[in-house]
Amino acid sequence: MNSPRRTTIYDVAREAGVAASTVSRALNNPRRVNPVTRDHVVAVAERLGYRPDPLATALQSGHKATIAMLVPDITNPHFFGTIRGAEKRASEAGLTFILANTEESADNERNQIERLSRSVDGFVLAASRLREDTTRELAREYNLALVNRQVEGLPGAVVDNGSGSRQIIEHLASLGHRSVVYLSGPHRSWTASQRWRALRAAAERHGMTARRLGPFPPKVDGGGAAADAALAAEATALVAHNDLLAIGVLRRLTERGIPVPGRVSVVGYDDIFGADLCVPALTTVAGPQEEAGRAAVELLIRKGSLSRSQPAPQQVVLPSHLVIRDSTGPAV
Amino acid sequence: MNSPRRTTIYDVAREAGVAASTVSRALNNPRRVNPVTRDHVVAVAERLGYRPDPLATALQSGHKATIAMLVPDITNPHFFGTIRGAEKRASEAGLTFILANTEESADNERNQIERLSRSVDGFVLAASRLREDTTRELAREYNLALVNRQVEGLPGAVVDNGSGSRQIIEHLASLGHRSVVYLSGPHRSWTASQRWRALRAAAERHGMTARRLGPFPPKVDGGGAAADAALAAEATALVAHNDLLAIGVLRRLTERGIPVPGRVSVVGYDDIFGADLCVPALTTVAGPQEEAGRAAVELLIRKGSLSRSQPAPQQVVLPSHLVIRDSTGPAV
DNA sequence: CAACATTTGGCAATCGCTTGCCATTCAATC
DNA sequence: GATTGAATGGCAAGCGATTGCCAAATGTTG
Repeated sequence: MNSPRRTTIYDVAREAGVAASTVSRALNNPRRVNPVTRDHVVAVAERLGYRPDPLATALQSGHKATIAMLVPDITNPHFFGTIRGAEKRASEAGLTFILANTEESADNERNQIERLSRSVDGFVLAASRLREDTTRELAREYNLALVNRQVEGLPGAVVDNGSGSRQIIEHLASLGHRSVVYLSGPHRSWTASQRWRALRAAAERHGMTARRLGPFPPKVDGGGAAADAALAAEATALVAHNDLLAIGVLRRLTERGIPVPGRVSVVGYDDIFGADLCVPALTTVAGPQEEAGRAAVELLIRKGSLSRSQPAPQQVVLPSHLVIRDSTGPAV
Repeated sequence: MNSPRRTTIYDVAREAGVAASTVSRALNNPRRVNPVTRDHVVAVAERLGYRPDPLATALQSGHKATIAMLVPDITNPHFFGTIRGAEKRASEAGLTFILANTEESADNERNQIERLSRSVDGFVLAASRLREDTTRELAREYNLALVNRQVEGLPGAVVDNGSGSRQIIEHLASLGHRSVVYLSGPHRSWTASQRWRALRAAAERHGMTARRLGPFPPKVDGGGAAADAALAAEATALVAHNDLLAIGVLRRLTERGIPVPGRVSVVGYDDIFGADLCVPALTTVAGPQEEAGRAAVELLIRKGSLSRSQPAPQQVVLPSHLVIRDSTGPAV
């Protein structure tokens, strides 16, 4: 079950007839050792199948070659793109990638950070549920990069829902809708408030009224209550906090025999897998989530290396856009 | 950016007026130290906010409290359930969870195992692409648990596609279908051959003819070629290797104006998110994927602890079942 | 009360690697 | 040919824990 014993740097040293320190240097700091010796050591290491122990290395040097990504809900398809992008970039950089679920809880998130802090070089926080000040405080102690959450002074990548939200309103306005209802996600969610803000502002510019209902759990299950609330509010255009919720809304609407987009129009966010599968196919805001995940890891990597010379931490903003499908139509 | 210095076991020792070894024991092996001393030490540790460094612990004790899960394709929704189940169980057990993508490549999978081996206590291999003998060989050196792949003598959890496959055939037979076509996934895939075997055997029992086409890439994109091939083979019942492929087939069929289930019936496997969203809603085999992920981690944990006394490594088989939706109907 | 067993705490080695510092060698310079 | 300095390799001290072994203290028993 367990290997007898792995070859260590000492085995290589003995075999090569040099000191362990020389082996270490030959491998990590090649210019510090004579080319001839180096080649010899490298050859021996190769022959013995030597692999440095990441733990021992980390313990001594502090460089763990590992990052962790914290996600509120692993299950949520919304995060898949982001996770994938982050994993890819990490793997390209030779970093080990730890994934952890925070169960939508700020406390849990904080605990995970604390727990993993010794094991990783930094964290990617996706749609963090932490309060701004907490985040900033943690950032003083740990290496953080945010995804889809902006905190001034902290590096991160966001998909800008502003552009998408504006496009939603323009689209709805051009279809003759006079008012929209935003079916909100968790109030603590930065994304939710950002979407709502952009929506409201754009609506105002177009002389539309905008109302916010909720919060609703951002899952398919939440759709029932959301749809009913929206109907009670006599809205003609429903913008759901995300596709999951939108799909739930669609279901409920179908159940209640309300034609979509005949009587009401429904829009979602995220363009998750399945958004184009449902009936009617969902009009939704798509964004480069994978790119965002990748960018966040990128920032984390850069931050670590340049440290001193680095000016202000960078924020990457990626535009989103509306994908028009069949769930939106002319206002009645 | 980086903390000044974390409190170590020595800090606690000094503050508590005992030796470091006593602190270590007070924390990990409480009965080894006098209750009074222990309480005092624990209190001091608490007060100083002491957290053991997992790396130092691992280096010394060999216990890493970390497992890694290797997945052929992080993107594939099929794995989400498994990943989630594994992550949950790991987190419950206080284990750090490393997720890595193997990009459908056996070599890559092997490399990842090698690379991570020093950092983890064991691996969960989901739908491993490794050859049987390679797997067994690796299992001698590393702690492995398999998901949705069976290798004799190795612990693992599989969703039994046998039961689901039989139900497919029964369902199709009762609808009057006389022949089925299996649109196969990757030939190296254990799942694919398992499904095909069960399908063929069941078909035989029902006096139906079964043919296998493919392999096709098990993605939505693969559906075009798969559908066309099936049509060319004049089949009335198509069983796709998974839902992704099935959805792709559905699309292609719609494109070509072939009514489903009017002219052909389509069945998938996995019951992924979205399977009930597409039109027609997909008849598919659902299995407790999340449970499988959880079980695999469970086996890994047990294996580690009982080691000696353990009899044969355990294999968990979880039954699947057919979920009948709208993509299957009477044979023409 | 002596003799022995059990508790309890400390010392020091160890896990595998990195790195500051020193000693040696050898080439370059005056 | 003496002096200086760069290049090179080794020694040994950590990094932060765990743990075998020993010694002192305490308890138990006849």
